[in-house]
Amino acid sequence: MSTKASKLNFEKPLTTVDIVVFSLLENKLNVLLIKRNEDESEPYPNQWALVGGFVDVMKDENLEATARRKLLEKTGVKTAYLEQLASWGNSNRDPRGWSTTHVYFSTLAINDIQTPSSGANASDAQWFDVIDNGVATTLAFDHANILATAIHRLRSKVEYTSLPAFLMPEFFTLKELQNAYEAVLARPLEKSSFRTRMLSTDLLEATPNYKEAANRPAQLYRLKSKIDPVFFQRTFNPIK
Amino acid sequence: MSTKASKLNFEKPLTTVDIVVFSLLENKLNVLLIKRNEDESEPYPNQWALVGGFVDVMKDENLEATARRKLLEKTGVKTAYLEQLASWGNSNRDPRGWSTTHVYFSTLAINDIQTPSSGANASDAQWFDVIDNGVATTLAFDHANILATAIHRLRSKVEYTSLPAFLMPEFFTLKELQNAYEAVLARPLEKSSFRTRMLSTDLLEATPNYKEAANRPAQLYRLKSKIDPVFFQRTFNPIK
DNA sequence: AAAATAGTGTCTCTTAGACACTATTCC
DNA sequence: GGAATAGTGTCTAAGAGACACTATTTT
Repeated sequence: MSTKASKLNFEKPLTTVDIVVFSLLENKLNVLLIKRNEDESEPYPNQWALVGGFVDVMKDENLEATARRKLLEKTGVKTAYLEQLASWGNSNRDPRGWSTTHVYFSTLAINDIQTPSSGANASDAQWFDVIDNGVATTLAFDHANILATAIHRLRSKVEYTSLPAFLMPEFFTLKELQNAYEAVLARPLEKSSFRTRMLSTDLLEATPNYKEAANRPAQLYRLKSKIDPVFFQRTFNPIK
Repeated sequence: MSTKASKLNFEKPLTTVDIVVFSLLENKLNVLLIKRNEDESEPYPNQWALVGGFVDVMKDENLEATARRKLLEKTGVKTAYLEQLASWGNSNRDPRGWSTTHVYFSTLAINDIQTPSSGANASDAQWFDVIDNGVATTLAFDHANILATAIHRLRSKVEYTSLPAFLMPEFFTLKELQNAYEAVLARPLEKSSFRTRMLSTDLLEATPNYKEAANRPAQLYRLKSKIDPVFFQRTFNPIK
């Protein structure tokens, strides 16, 4: 007995981690993509792909460590909001064999972003405008599908959480936060109820400083927690 | 070059799928657990564990196929609501090595459940009452942690979706549905607003039949879609 | 003072909750 | 009629949206 139990010498799927990195550039939702290298012996040479790579069982304590390691390699950012999106796994998503990917999504504040450095398997990194449910370029593997799922998750969570606050720099005005919400949701929100909602939870902290402009200066706020988004009890009303 | 690219002969993590199967028994939330066999050469002999097992790259088209295969082996059920919960992966959750699990959760209608059949690696299957955030027994691996996450996800989704409808048999009354909500949420809901909410969406379909009793009979309803839960725009109000 | 944006107030609408009331069945 | 549960109506409270109004700054 127990012949079967102790062996584990059956074929194992490939295990990768991908991260959908969102940020706001010029008030437009952007996603970070990496250009795969031109080596023809690897799948999808020269194509754009999500940030990611294989789990390294020697280096990585757990899946999130893989994600943070890849994020650091590609963006230079150490702390970032990171949330699991979902996982994908099937026999045909990678020509090299049965493959799984554990996908995270991350939101970066504009000022957190370093000039993306080229990694071992990446000859380029670039921000792409999110248009509808994707980007204006073809993606490697099933990454277009994964990206669409991530955009969908982001938009629906934005309806009832403070997630867009993680796209903001350390200090920001309520109007700037509203702009971030509107950029992600791709629809306008009403100022008065937006302000009431944001200030009625334990989300923000007023600072003594104001953003100066050629008009009435706006109060600057700061996030109370950079770890957990706040959940609201209702969604914003949909467009009629 | 490309020496590194084509090899892929590094060590790969183990890839498993687990399913947290929920049902209602006597109006109490229950979860299906499998007793691991007594073979001492496998980890956690004789302990209770979630339904699950290794991905079989020969048999399984994708991760969901693994989940449905395991579900069928353990419960005999073919169609069931199945939703991805999250994935876990680290170096120490399985003594056999770096291991990942893709976790689904499933809701079964009471009448869907067959007598659980013993599988290859399971000498027993049994329903356990959910108490607080777990069950009254020790679980193998990190399954207690996974179960707690699943219960938490179920409870929070029940606040704003029609998920409990998937715990119902084909025909049911509004009162029975309310009982299901209350069983999962572990708090009472108000009849009038509950009924208004359920009937104001495209969730249910009245049937011409009534549930007879020693009092006024109640209208029987049926689900319109057995695939997608309905999302409400607000949560139920929390207890003050 | 004019321009411009910050921030507030008021009114309406929707929906949840509380709770009383009516309806329909069996006995 | 009484018991029991199904199902409805009415009132209040909370919060969203619409939108007008006031406030504060620079030029």
